Amino acid sequence: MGDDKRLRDAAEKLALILAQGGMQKTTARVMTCLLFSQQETLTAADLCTELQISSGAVSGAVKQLAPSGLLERVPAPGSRRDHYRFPDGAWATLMSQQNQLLATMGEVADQGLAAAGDPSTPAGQRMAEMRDFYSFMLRELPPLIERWRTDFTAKQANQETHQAD
Amino acid sequence: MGDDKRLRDAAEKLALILAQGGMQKTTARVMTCLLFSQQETLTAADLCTELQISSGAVSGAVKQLAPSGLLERVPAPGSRRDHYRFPDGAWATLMSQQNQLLATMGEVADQGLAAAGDPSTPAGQRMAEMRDFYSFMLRELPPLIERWRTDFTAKQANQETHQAD
DNA sequence: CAGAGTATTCACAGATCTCTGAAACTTCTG
DNA sequence: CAGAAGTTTCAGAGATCTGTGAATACTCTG
Repeated sequence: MGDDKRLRDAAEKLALILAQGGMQKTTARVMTCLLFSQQETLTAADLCTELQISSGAVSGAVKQLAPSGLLERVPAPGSRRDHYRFPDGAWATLMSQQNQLLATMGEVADQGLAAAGDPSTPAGQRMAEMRDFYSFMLRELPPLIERWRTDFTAKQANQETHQAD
Repeated sequence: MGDDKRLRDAAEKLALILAQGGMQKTTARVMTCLLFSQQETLTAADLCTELQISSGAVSGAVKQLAPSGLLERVPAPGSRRDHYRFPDGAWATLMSQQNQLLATMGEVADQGLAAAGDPSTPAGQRMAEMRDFYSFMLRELPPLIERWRTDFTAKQANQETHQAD
């Protein structure tokens, strides 16, 4: 990745954006480093030298990213080191996980509605709107993501076909 | 709001969820306090006593929430105090603002694609997928939100009609 | 236009978070 | 199975963030 300054800049820029959105700064940097790297995979040592951070920091970032599907360990034949990669379809995975949040918001709204008692009270009305909104989103978003997955896979298959011609 | 423990609990619970998602803890508490309140509006003093925080903290939270459309000042006839409210349609507004983020992600991907040069390189492929995903979402999400707005407004109008019968 | 009632700002104390560096632990290899 | 290579854990230092409380700035009212 050290091979192109523009890529590195873009990586750090995105890391900053993600950090402002709540992601840990180092975690974000590790993620964008993998995302913008011209190598297929990076090792922990690569990340240390590239980002100037300790191995402990890398370990921590990996522990956060892996369960979210934003980083995957790649079997590394012939190397004792772990190899990491930004997975295909990670963005879709990420957005799918937001659905969990949508569901939670809906549940909270339900509980609030029950607690408010009468839906015509101020709190009751707010809860009703909240519940309506989140159940709507929870119904509509997953199919949308699924559609992207399908479309994108098809698009890729097409490209490969044309390439082979 | 002090009138129902369940509402208060739900409020604090949601605040906690939002805080874990990156929102400032006090800001989240102010927001959920307004959301779950049985009063139409709350004053800064109300928030202070309800949440046991200083006026400075309230001021700070308001400054964060208002520009995001998660809190609005309500003209308070006959009262010198500011009155605050959780606005109608705030959730939709909030999600619409996410679109700005989607756009930014797309732009970063574009820049990355340009920097990667060849779209067949590892970085190039990742960028291409990223761009595809975010431009897809940016195309599909706003109409979806708009649809909810329309549906919900219609639904409310309906209810009022039936109520009036 | 003076003054009371509010809102906002700000320096600082306290809490929280996060990375480092080293030690402990794992897992391969010879 | 001993030792090398690599990863994870952890205590503690340092940085960052955040709320308080008091001072400041507004803004109505009489």
